Formats: sequence, structure tokens, C-alpha cells
Amino acid sequence: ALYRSGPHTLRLANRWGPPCSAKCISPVILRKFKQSALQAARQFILQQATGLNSPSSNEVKQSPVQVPVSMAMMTPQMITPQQMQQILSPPQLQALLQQQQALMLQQVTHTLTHTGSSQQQLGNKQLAFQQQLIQMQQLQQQHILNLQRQGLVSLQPGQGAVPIQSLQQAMCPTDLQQLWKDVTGVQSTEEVMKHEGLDLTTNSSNTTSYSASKVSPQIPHHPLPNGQNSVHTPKRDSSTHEEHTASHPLYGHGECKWPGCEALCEDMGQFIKHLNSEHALDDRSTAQCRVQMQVVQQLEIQLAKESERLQAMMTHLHMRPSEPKPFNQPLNLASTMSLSKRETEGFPEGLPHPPTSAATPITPMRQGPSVISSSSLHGVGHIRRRNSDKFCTPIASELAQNCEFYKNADVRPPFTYASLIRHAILEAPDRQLTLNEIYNWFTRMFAYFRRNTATWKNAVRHNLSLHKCFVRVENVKGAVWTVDEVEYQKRRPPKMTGSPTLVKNIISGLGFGSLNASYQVSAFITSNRHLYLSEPGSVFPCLCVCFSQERCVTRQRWIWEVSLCA
DNA sequence: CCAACAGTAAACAGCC
DNA sequence: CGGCTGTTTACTGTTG
Repeated sequence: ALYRSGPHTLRLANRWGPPCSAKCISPVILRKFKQSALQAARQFILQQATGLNSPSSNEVKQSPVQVPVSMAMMTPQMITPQQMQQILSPPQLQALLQQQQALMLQQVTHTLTHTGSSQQQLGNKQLAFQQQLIQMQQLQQQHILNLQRQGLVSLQPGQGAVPIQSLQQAMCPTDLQQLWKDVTGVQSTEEVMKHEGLDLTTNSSNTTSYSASKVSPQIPHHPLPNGQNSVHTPKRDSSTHEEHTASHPLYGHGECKWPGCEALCEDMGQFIKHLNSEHALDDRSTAQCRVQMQVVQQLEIQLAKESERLQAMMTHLHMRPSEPKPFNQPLNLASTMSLSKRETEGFPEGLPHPPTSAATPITPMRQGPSVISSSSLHGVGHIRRRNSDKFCTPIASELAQNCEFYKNADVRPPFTYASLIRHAILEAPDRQLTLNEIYNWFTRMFAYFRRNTATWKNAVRHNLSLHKCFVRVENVKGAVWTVDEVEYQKRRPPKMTGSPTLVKNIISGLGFGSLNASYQVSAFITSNRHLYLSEPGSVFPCLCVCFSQERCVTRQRWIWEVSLCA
């Protein structure tokens, strides 16, 4: 599109001049031109928007220019200057780095345009060119590192989201040499110089499309198998219909929860008014939305890493005592135990369960649960599991995400019996189940509940009777169990996530006592045991630590193993 | 230290 | 009589 016509063609043409069209005859060059042009266009816009000059000028402007959202949205893997402005802290760092980047570009330009055109000098030029690129690469890596330290950009190629990364990848020495060969083989040196802007970023289009195809399916949202959305509240019965109309995911505690907004709204009506006026579909809102996507993406990447690590740990722990098995064997002890016919209705004995790892390429997201307490590795003894309600993501999304894992791995789900029973009942078409159907749901959904049946079935019955939230209803077919959601919510304790006490303890445990005292940070804890600290007024984390429940020690205190995240 | 909550075990009754 | 369902009590551990 850029080659023929389009909104950005004029700007590019102005910059690169008429020779462009004449030099793109060879299919190889044409392809590389297209790739280069796209990236150069992004680079150009980026420089414009961050207040930097084009390489042809020596000045560095300071006033930022708004980047068109259409351009920003054009490449999902690209982090826009607007996002950078919002994300980076302190902003001076970003400005400095980007100025350095621009300066490097200018230096490269300078090197190329002021070197002679004789063949003898080509080698020197190439060397200088590559040296400049190496320097740029180092700067880019530094910049990426800074972003990673803020937990906003991932390390993996193809999963990052910045053009810088594309640029970095575009600077693969092999590609550069090939490109240099291609270009110098066809064009005169002067013409090469005129195209330096393109040459710098060759191959970026490949990189971008690779990134997009690899990552984008995960990014925007996670449609769950049962159609539920992890962001939304769980199903409620009709008695709480009023809550539906009076609640909004972006509204809570009288505040607008739009990132960085926190506008006070007295009631829902005022909030809706505010939402429509302040957060309408415009460039700013779209950019903010994209930033939020980046935050979510980063969290998901981290979650995938942790899940993968957990899976490896569990595989290791479960496999060691027994004979060596292929790595991808399901962690299912039930399959080796004698189970009654009834207990194995869901998964007939001897029938292989779906593999959980290695052999079958399952995404890391599904290789392990978001959170499993260390105690659940063994599932024996008297262990408290109340943290299910307090510490984890809502059971619906957690189960949906790790459904396959729990079905196959002999791991105790980190939920209370009550929450599991409730989920089973609410999942039923008519929101009612017989006791036996509840049993079946447990054995169907969790490998763990295919053994020790007497214990957990007794616990299920005990919970049904004990908790007022479970209501027994006489039916034509017999008795069924339903959920009194009001009672359940009444019973449900406040979530541990974001607990001020916990946050305070962790911060002081990290040795950040002074920070906590002198610097009012906001913090939140994710379901995968990551604590994010943000500066006042910012929703973007400036520090991230992860912690793991290591082991129980004297006085029944848990040791929290804490480490700083990249 | 305490209250609330959660898990486990077990006794018991009613029904099929 | 045995199994299932449902209720209740006792006890222990965990957490705020």
C-alpha cells in the first residue's frame, strides 16, 4: 500500500524523494523496499510523535506531536509514543533514550551520506555502518531492559511489543549483510545513501507480522470455553438482577476505574455520563486501551512462564519417587489406583487421559494453574484451603483457564469445597444438581477427586448441610441442591488480593520500609503471586516482585520467598 | 490470644 | 442388610 499510494506515501515520498520508484524493480528489492518502507514509516511517525527531528535535521525538537491513532493501531505489536509517554517513568529516561536513538540515526545518516562513493570505500562504509548499528542495538537493548524492569515488555522475541524490538531484530548481521549486498549490487552509492532510512529497518515487516501472528491471538482477551469472560462477575441469580444494572466493571467505590482517571462519580448515572463524555471512542481512549492491553499481555506472559515452571517442578516432584516415565505422562495417580466403576464414570479406568505437556503442544497458559499452593502438591494431611476464596482469581476464570490441567493432573484444586460445589451447581443448566451429580462433576473436573472418595464425598455432604448458602429442594426426581447466592456472598470473606496488611507486610519484608513510609505507593497483588507497586497517580507498575509460599516453619508461619522480577 | 473459617472424621437417622 | 443421602458434632489447623 505504501508503495503505490496511501495516506503516508506523500510524507515518505517527500523524505525519500523520487528515486524510490525507480529503484524497486527487482522483486527482491521490491520486497525489501516494501518491508523497509513500512518500518521506516513507523520510525518516522515515532520520531515525529516523540518530538524528535527527522535525520536530515540536526536539531532535536522537544514538543511532542500527536501520532494518529490510525497509525498507532496499524501494528498491534507496536507500542506507540503515546503509550511510552504514559508508561515510562521517569519520563526523562524515555526522552533521553529516544534522543540517543535519534542521534544515532542521524549519525548513521551522516556516516553514509558523507562517505565517498568509490568502491574502495564501500567496505569501510559497511564497517562503519555496522558499527553504528551495533551501537544502536546496544542502546535499544538498554531501552528494552528499562522497559522490562518496569514489567512492561517481555524478553521473548515475538512477544514484545515495541518497534524497538523489531528494529533490534531487523539488525541481524546476516540480514544486514544480505541487504547491503542487495542494495549495493543494484544501486549507486548515492542512491543507497538516499535510502538509508529504509535500509536501517529492513526485515521489520517480517518481524512485525511474525510477532502479530504469534501473539495477537492471546492478547486482546481470553474467551473462555464456556463463554464466560474472566473479567466479568460470576453468574448471579435473578434476585441480584439489580446489581447488574447498578454495577459496571469500570466503576467502583464511587470512582471511575478507567486507568489514570479516578474521577469521582456519585452514582451510576453520573458515571455513565462521565464515561461517555470523558472516555469516548477517541484517540486518547484508544491509546489508553492499548496500554492496558500491554499491561495484560505482560501479566499473561509472566503467568505463562510461572505456569511452565510450576509444571516442570510438579513433574519433577511427582516423577522422582517412581520409575522414570516419559516427561509428558499425565500426573494422575488415580489412573494407577483401584477405583470403583462409579468413581471413574467420567474417565474410564485404563483409558489414557489427555496429556498435559510436552508431547502435545499446549500453550503454557494451560500447562498449569495460575495459582496452586505448595500444599496442594501432595494433597495430604490437614491443610487449609481457604485461600481459594481470598487469594485466587475468581474460580470461574481460574477453572476455565486451567480446566485441562485439573482434569489430568493429580493436583488438589486451590478452592474450598463450598466454592467448588457452588461452581458445579451454577454451571448446571438449571442451576441445580443432585448430590450424585455433584460427585460426578468433581470426578469429571478434577483428577484429584478420583481417589480418596470417602473423604471428599463426606466433605461435600458436610459442606452442603453446613452452609446456609446451599439449599436443598425437593424435586420430582428427588432432592436437588441449589445455591443461595446472597447467602454465599454474605459468607464469603474479603479477597486477600490487595489486602493492605499483606501488601504492607510484603513491602516491609522486602526491606522497603522506608519506601513505604516516605513514599505513598499503590500496590496490587495478582493471582500469580506478583506484587506490583505503582507511583502515586499512576496505574503502571514501576516495581514488581514475585513471591512464593515456600514451607511451613515454627509457629505455623509461612516463609515468603520473594524475588524481584525483570 | 481469639474468633471465624475450613477440612477431616465419624456417629447417626431415614430411605430405598 | 447394605448403600446412599443428609445432619450433626468434635476436633484440628490456618488466618486476620
